[in-house]
Amino acid sequence: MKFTAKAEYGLAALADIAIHSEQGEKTTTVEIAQRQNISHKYLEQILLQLRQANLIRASKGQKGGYSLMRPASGIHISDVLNALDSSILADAAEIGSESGLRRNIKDCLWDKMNGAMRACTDRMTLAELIEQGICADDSGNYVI
Amino acid sequence: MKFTAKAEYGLAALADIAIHSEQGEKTTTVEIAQRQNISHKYLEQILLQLRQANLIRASKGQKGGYSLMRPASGIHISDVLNALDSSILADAAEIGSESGLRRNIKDCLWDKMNGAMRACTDRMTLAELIEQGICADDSGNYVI
DNA sequence: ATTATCCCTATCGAATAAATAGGCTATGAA
DNA sequence: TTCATAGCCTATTTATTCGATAGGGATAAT
Repeated sequence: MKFTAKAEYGLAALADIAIHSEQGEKTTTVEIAQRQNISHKYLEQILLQLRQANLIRASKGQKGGYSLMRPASGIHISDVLNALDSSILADAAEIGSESGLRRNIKDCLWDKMNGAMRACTDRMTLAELIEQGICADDSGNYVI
Repeated sequence: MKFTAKAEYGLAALADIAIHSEQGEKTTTVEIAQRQNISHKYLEQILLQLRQANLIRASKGQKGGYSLMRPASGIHISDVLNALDSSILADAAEIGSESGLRRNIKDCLWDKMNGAMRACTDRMTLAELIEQGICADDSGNYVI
């Protein structure tokens, strides 16, 4: 499996927003980009897609920023990947010019593999991912 | 999920070799390429990788060609994908420059997704794939 | 010897992904 | 009401990957 940078950035950004908005605060593109070490202009495009997929809410203007649309436990990884990466969890094998054996094999295998991915990413939530992605340091603080 | 053409070609080629070598015959690059509608020069590269992965055996010279190294029921889809596509079933998430949250999230999620893919492709064999990819026509012949 | 086959590497072109850029719009604070 | 600070959106450039092409070896049967 290969992750696109976009999927990686998007997941990190969502986790970042989740962590930094636990008491309802907002976080800005630039802050996230700095913390997660991502080009903030590229991140902007990603956050746009995440908002359009109703995963985050944006407020404009001074003191604006992003917050999660719903709790991290209600955001499934499949939601995120679908919003950002049209190919990794597709709805069907692309229809190409193949025919016969080639096409049958592709369809059949694709179906199984996609099912496995879907099951995996549908089961896992952002909250779980964050829990496992964070380590507490000696003094009990989050190390991010 | 997205299949690379290489993986698709490789699976079709293996299936083709399996079908056309049931009594120990060999099949050539050009024949496979014609039947499966693949550039034979590109197929050559793919078959090279499959041979280096010990999935097929090649004989050189006139009357040469390819045959399976072991029965199709002993070839797992994961073997094929590993031989052809270094990214789809990788051994570990690539080590990039990320650190902290980003890296942890990537590792964690990658681990699960890869596990799901592995389970799926380890379970399925080339023989099973062929069985499902072939349809008999009215007169009972294979339609390929 | 000649021919048919696999072997191997280099290279090209197109598609895709990542990143950059710049102007527009809305909102809160001064 | 003005201004600074955010998000919004699209166009463009650059880098990377993939599919394909090309061409010359090595080897074995005839």
